[in-house]
Amino acid sequence: MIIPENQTATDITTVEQVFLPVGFVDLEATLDGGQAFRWWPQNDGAYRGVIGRRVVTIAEADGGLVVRPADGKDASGLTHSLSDYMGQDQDLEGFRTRFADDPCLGPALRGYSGLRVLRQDPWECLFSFICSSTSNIPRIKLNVGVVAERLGYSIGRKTRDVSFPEPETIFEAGEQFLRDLGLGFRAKYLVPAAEAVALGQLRLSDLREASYTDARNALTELPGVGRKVADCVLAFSLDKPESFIVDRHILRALHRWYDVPEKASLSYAADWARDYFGEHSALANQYMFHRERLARRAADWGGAHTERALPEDGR
DNA sequence: GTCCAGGGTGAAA
DNA sequence: TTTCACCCTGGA
Repeated sequence: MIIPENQTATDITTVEQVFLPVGFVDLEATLDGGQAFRWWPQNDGAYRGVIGRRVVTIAEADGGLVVRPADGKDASGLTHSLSDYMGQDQDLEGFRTRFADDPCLGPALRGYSGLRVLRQDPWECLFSFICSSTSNIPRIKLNVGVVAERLGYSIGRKTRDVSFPEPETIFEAGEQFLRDLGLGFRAKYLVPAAEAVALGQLRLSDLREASYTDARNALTELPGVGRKVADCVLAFSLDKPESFIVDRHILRALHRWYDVPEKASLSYAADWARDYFGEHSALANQYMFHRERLARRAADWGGAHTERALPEDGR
C-alpha cells in the first residue's frame, strides 16, 4: 500500500510509508557511490540509513521512491526532508537536455539516468570528506560509521541507527580518541574542524546562502580542507551546483573528453570545468565520476563485462 | 607473508 | 611547481 503524499495523518493512526514522486532514482549509484557513507543495502534491495534524527529505508518504486520509517515513528513528516535530501530542487531536467549529445555525458545519462546529487547535512558531509583524504570508499564508510556508532545518539534498534555526532561531541572526544578508532592522520584535522563549527567560528548553515567563492574560502581556512574536499562539501551539502570536484580520475576524463591538458593542475581543471558546465557542474561531475568508476571496474575485470560476471551486489 | 593504492593536504624544497 | 610525510585497511 502506498500512501499518497497529500494524505493526512488523521486518515489512519500511523502512516507506515510515503511515496516520493521524484522520478527514477538509482539508489546504489546515488547513496552508495561516494557521496554519502552511511547507507547500507538490505536484503530486499532497499537502503537503510539516517537522515537527521530519523532512521529510514528507501526503495526504488515506479516513478519515485518509497520511504519507510525504521524507527517506529510516523512516516508523514518524512516527505519534505526526503525530497530535499534527494536533491529535488536541482535542475536535473535542464542538465539532461543540455548534455544529451555530449560525448561523455550523453551515454552516461542514457546508462544511469537515476543518478542524483544529494543534499546532505553539512557537518556530517564535512567530516566525511576530511576523512576521504588518501582513503577509499570502504574505508571512509568504516571510519565514519565507527565514529557515528561510538559518539552518536541511538535513534533506532540497530547499531548503525545513530544520529551523526554533534561537532561539540567530536571536539570533546579529541584527537587520540579518533586515532584509536583508526582515523589515522585525519584525526588532527577533524578535531579543529569540529571546534570551529562548535564555537560558531565556521557557520556551515550560513554558507548555503553565501556565494560559491566565499563558501569555498571559508571551508579551506580549515586545516585538512583543500580545494578537493571543499568542492565535495559545497556540492553535496551547501547548495553549490556550480562546484566541480577534480581528482586524478576526473582529470583523466577531462583530458580524454574535453581536451583539457593532460598535465593541467587540479585547480586549473576545476576552474575550466566550472566555466564549461556552469550551474550543472556538480551533476556533470557526478555522472563523469560514475562513468570513470564503471570503466575502471570493467577494465579491472578484464574488459567489457564479458569475461567475468558482476559480483552479487556490485561491490 | 609483502606490496600497493586509495575521490588529499600542508610544508618544504 | 614538485615532492614527501602523514595513518591504516583491504585486496592482489
